[in-house]
Order: sequence, then structure tokens, then C-alpha cells
Amino acid sequence: MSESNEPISHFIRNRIDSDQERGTYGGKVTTRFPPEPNGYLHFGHAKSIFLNFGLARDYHGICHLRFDDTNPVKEEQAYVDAIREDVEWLGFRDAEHEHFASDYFETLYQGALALVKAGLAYVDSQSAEEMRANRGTLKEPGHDSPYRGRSIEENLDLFTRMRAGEFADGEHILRAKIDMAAPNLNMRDPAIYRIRHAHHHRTGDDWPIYPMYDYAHCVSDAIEGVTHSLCTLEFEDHRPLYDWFLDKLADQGFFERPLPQQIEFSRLNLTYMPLSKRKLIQLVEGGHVDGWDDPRMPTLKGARRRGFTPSGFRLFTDRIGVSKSDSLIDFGVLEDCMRETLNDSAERRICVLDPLKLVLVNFPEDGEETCHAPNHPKKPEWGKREVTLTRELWIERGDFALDPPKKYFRLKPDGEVRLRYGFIIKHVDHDVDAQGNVTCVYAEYDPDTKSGTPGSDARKVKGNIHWLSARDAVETQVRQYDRLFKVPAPGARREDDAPDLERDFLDDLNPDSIHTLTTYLEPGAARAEPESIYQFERHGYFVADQKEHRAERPVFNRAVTLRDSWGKG
RNA sequence: UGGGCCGUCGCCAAGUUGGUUAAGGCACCGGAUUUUGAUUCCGGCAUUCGCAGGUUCGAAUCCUGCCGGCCCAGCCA
Repeated sequence: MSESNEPISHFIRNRIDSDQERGTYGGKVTTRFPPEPNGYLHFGHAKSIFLNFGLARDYHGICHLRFDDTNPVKEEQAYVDAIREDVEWLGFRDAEHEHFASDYFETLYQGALALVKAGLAYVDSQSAEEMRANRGTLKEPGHDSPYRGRSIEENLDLFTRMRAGEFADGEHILRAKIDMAAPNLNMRDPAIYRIRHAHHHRTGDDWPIYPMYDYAHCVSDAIEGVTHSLCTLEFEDHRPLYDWFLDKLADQGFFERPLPQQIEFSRLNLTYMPLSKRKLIQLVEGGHVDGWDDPRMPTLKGARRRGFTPSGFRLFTDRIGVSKSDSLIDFGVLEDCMRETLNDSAERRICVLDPLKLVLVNFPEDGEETCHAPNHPKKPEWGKREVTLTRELWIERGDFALDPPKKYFRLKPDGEVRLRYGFIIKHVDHDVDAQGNVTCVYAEYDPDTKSGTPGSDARKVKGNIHWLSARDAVETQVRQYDRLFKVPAPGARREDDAPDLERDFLDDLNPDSIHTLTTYLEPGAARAEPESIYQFERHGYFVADQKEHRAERPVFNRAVTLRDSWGKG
């Protein structure tokens, strides 16, 4: 349980600690979470959110939520809203520290101007194809652009006119003048500004030019006073460029030192679950799921509808840690975290998923008996609720076995079992249809064994099954979700694949990832608000569907099953 | 003979300025409690740190050489 108290040591914390000791940033810790508003947040973002906001909280600093909206052709306001909701859902709404890279467009532009004036940036007029051709390859150096030697005056003139909108898309581009022979391709005169006559969701038509990520990101960090700029491993090669821009700008008096530092950690990988934006888009657009918030999707919207919780994600991020090694986390770890947090927070209810009729032969025809069920077995302060026992009940089909396996301790012919929170019953008979399926079970109840009454547990029975009055139970739709993919690494090559075989992750989709059941539910739970999460006893955790649940027509989604050691070993 | 990074128990992951017995979590395996085959509790779980050499009184930590994996040639982020 050490994970609940002491923060877990990891290399980023160590770095911050040593910066704190040395007073590098005057004791300040500022981070940022910088999503691009061009898609929905997924589980990987949850890791980043808890890391960045969590660190800021632990060190009494600030974490900025910054929308990285530097590419107007891909970004939309709708995504901004969705992302904001998700961040808030995880518990980090902070309007005061919400920003947009586009807020800094003017500063960014001035910075670029400064670089041009310092002879550190130039306007290139090669086509995109020429630029690519001259970039060289991984093993060969690139070649200088014929425009690389333009005078500062000419560059200034051209860049100002780019900003004024005098040129067409692609006609010119502003590049940093670094080194076309650099072994790190990012340093081969990277683009700073491209011309894009496009409408921006926030700045409208103010700008015909837009800054590139590498330039905009580090400058935005510096503007916000970010001290530790955390990102994933694939940006490691970009760090020299991050430092180059800030260093040059600081030289020009644009920023004060100390400058922000970029620190990279490994991204989240989960078994059975692709997390790349590209693949998630394919799932949605190909109609393989029911939209971005399909409960099977690894998006935060999907997780929410699935009944996953912010606290579960928090536990998960603590549990998996932060490092630089490529890791692949079993999806079961996430499920465990949800189980663990839900066990604590969810009230218990009863739902019969696969109903079988049970008749108490010695119970009066119109009789009823009020039983009391605790809302949480470990929290008596959460109270109890009433469940009514009648002659005819629904029990779980799986709780009666005509031909029980060894160690089966539910109901069987001539066997005894306790009706949870009710009475001990003894099997007396059952009906079987032509196919051999049990259609009804008859049992006698023992009136002296009512749960909670003195002497009720004088007689011990091992089995304990849940039930619902056939008179009161409410018909309810329950959706049971299974993993979306049938293999741990969708789309990955298998051991015995032919060398030329190309795999498509969509071929690994699990065709059977959703089961819709008609079940019986306790009346009180049927009236729950959407998004209420319960443990359906002996089954798992279920959430009233955010969109479709109605008291008159209840719809629940299964978040995760209870652990079940029956049958193991 | 491009550059950057990673390799510690089934899965994560501390430790890496060399110093006694290689943290912790998850999973797993026992056993106790239990009116959820749940939960909770208690116990077990790496003579070994990708491999091979070397330096040293002493190495997961330093050196050399291999092996394996990931990332990079968008006017995307």
C-alpha cells in the first residue's frame, strides 16, 4: 500500500529534486499538458495528465493546460471542448491556467523576426519536394538550399511579406539556419513557419502563416515559465532543437535564463489496445466501434461510459510508474485498478444476469418478507436497503447445477444454499424441458434462518446466492464488454508469419466484443441517475449508461468483472 | 562505417557519484477470515541485474566488445 502515500520515486522526480536542491528555478516547478485539439484524449493522455498535474500539485507548482493549436487545417473547437471535459473529469479543471499556443502567435512571430535579424533563420523558396530531396538521408548529409545565403534584409522583407499574406501556400518557408550536415535530421535547417491560408478556430483569418511544432512548443513553454517540459520518447531527437531555439532567443534577449528543459519518458502501451491516434480514427471511421465514446474504446470518453473512474486511472498511473524503457502493460492491470477503486466506492446492488425461476413451495402465495441488504459490506455507515422476498424468484442460471462439478457449492439437487440476505433453502424439485434445460427450480425455505435474526446462522451452508423477487425485479439491458482485439498486439507480426506478410490490426478485431443481455435488476437501481456505478454482487461493476439509461428502460454497461478464482488451480 | 534512446523476477519498476543480505507494486502460489468462490489479512516469490571479458579488497553500478529492442528523412504534433 506504499503507493497511496509516499510519491513513487522516478527519474523525473529525481531531476526535479536536484533542480530544487540547486535552486535552478528558484524553487519553482511548472509543467504543462499540451494536447493538440485534433482528436480525443486516450488512456495514454491520462498518464501524461496525472504526471504533469500530479507533479505540479506535489511540488506546489502550476500545470498549464495548453492547446497546441498551430495547425489550423487539423484542429477544431469541438475537440477543445471535449479535451477540456476530459481533463476536468480527471480532476484538473483550472481555467486560470488554460492557454492556447495561438495566444502566443504574435510573440512567436516576433521571435522569428528576431531570429531572422540575427541571421539565424532564412526564407527558403524551394518546393517541399526539393526540400525533402536536399535533406539527405539517415546516413548521408543534406545539401544547403540555394536560398540559404539570402541577406538578412531580403529574409526580413520576404518573411514580413509572408506574414502580410502576399504569397501562396508553399511558395516560401521560414527555416532555421543550423546545419544541413547534422547527423540529427531535426537540426538540418528545420522549418519554423509555413504559409497556410487557412481559417483558424480561434484566430480566424488573422494569420496566413503558422509556426511549426518544434518552434512553437519550446517558445510557448518559455512564455508560460515552464520549468520541466515532459513529453514522450519520440521527441528525444527534438531536444537539441528545443534547446537551440530557446538558447538563441535568450541570446537575443527574448527570454531570461534559466530556460525550460524537455524531459522524455516512455509512452503507455497496453495489450489488446492500440493507442495511436491514427488507429483510433480508423476504428471510428471504419464503423468498427460506435463512435469515440464507445465503451470499448481506449479514449477517456469511452472509459467514462464504460464505468472506469478517474481514481482508477490515478492508481494505474502510480502503479505503472514513469521511466524511459519501452513497456507493454497488460490491460488487466488497468482493470485491476478499476476493480480496486470501485470496490471501495461503489454501492452494492443485485442483478440477475441470466435468470432462472425459483419457487419457494412452502412460502405463502401472496406472502412477502422484507430483507435487509447492506449497501457496502465494509461500510455499515452507508446503510441498508430493503429487498422483498416473495414466493417466486429469479436466481442465476449458473447457480443451479443438475450435474455439479467437484467443489461446486451453489444449489444442486437435494442441496442447500442461502438466499443472500434471506433464508436457507433446500432443493426439492425442478422442471426440465425437452432439450434437458432446467426451466424452474422448486425449493423449501427454512423460516428460522432469516439473515440478521438471532440464531439465523446456527446452520452453516457454504453456498450463498443472490436472488430477486420475480414480482418486483425490473427488466434491464446489460451490456457486457470484452476486449476489442483478440490478440495482445493487434497488427503485430506473429512468430511464424511469412517474411512478406503484412498484417492489418483491423484483422485482429474481436468480432465478439459486446454481449447484450436482458436481465433483472433491483427496482432501486433501475431508478439510478446515468453514470451511477454499482457493484452487482457476485458479478462486477456496472454503470448506468450516460446516454441511454432511463428509469423506465434501464441500460447498464459492465465496467469490469469481479475477480473470480473459482475454477483456477 | 548516420544520430538518439532502452535492456534489473511473468508485467511494471527503484537502485546506476562502486561498499554489507538487489526496494516496492502487480500477477502468481500457499494459509486465515468472510452471508459476494469478492474484499481483507498473513506468508512465499531474482545467489542475480541482456551476454562476454576486464578493472577492483569489493560492480547491477566503472571500462571494452558483442547481442536484442525502440525512435528519426511532414511545409504533422
